[in-house]
Amino acid sequence: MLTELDNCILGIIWRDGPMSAYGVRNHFERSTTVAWSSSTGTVYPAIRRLKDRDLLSAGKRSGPRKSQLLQLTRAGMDALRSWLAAAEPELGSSTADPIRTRVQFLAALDAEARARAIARYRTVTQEAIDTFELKAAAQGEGVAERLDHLGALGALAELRARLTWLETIEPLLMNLRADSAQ
Amino acid sequence: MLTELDNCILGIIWRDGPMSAYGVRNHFERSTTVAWSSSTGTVYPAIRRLKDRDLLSAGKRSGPRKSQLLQLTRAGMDALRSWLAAAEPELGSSTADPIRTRVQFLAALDAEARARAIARYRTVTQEAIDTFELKAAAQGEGVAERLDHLGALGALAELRARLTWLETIEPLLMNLRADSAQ
DNA sequence: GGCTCCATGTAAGGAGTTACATGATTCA
DNA sequence: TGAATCATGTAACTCCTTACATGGAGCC
Repeated sequence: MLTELDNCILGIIWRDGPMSAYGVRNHFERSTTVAWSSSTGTVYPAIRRLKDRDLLSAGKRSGPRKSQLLQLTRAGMDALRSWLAAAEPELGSSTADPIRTRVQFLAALDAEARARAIARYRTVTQEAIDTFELKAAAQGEGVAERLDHLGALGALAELRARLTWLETIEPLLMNLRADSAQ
Repeated sequence: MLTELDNCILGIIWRDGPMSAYGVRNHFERSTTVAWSSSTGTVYPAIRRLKDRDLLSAGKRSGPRKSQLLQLTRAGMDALRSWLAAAEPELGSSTADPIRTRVQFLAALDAEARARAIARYRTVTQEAIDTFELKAAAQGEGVAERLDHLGALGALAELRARLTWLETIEPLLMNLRADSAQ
């Protein structure tokens, strides 16, 4: 079984053309939409695994710095396609939102600290929204750019929903007393 | 540094009262809002770590089956509170949504498979919405129940935003040609 | 007495993170 | 010629997962 990271790497190499392991790493580093770190200890071993499974092939070294350009094999393309097509029910279940997780326990803070925490959650959410609004404003022509744009729109939709939710529940949270807990 | 799981365990034990490791495990198993598996290999070692750090203390065995009831130490309560209060900027960045990840590469599918995939994404999202609507409908009286309810509302908000986004981008996705990629 | 829960773990394996290591190339 | 960047990795560590293991308590 391939991990999400493995499949994501296949997707990036398919979408943005043959690139080196270094290029994939940079892609992760620049990207605001992917969930993984761009650490070499993550990317290089993953690419090694994909090569071992014959999902990626390394062409000749080329470019000014002689990097090894990776591309999908036929099996790699098949793997990418079946990953896209297969959507298990778990895929739909909501993702792990660290703010939502924290909110479940916010009554552990006294009123003052609680208000500060909620304000902080709203601030960091708003900041993320600002970032993605900039990204979403940049429209490109190519397929890769447009797909990227759609992803940014999705991230924005999620973040805005979270902010609205935070604003809605703030008065309810402030009304809670931590009386039933220890 | 405590992981999200560690802190979440502290939160559960604080919120739902002293409970055994088995109780924590069951909580994860029943919960639809937490992101972790309920496997014993996850919960028991985590609790062991928390006990080693003196964030959890195990009282006498009690109850009919003589389970060890865990509760937060003073340091555990402090840890929980500082976790809730400290919200790093990364907290705001959008979470890893597997559907959004896949959408970024959907042009790798031909029109027919792509339409099927999008329909599937919508279906699994809708199913998750149905689940959380049931959960959100159940209103409780205690603090724990109300916090749970707020969490369900947050999950619902996120899922609905995702569904709306999918519906919005569907025509745009279908118009994309996979021409610029290999 | 056997079946089902309750209750608590351990073992093996894989994956991600941080930090470290190394060499080549470009450019000021 | 030295600094920055390109480019590719390895090592140690922690955590999570699946699967396996064990024993007691209640019930029919």
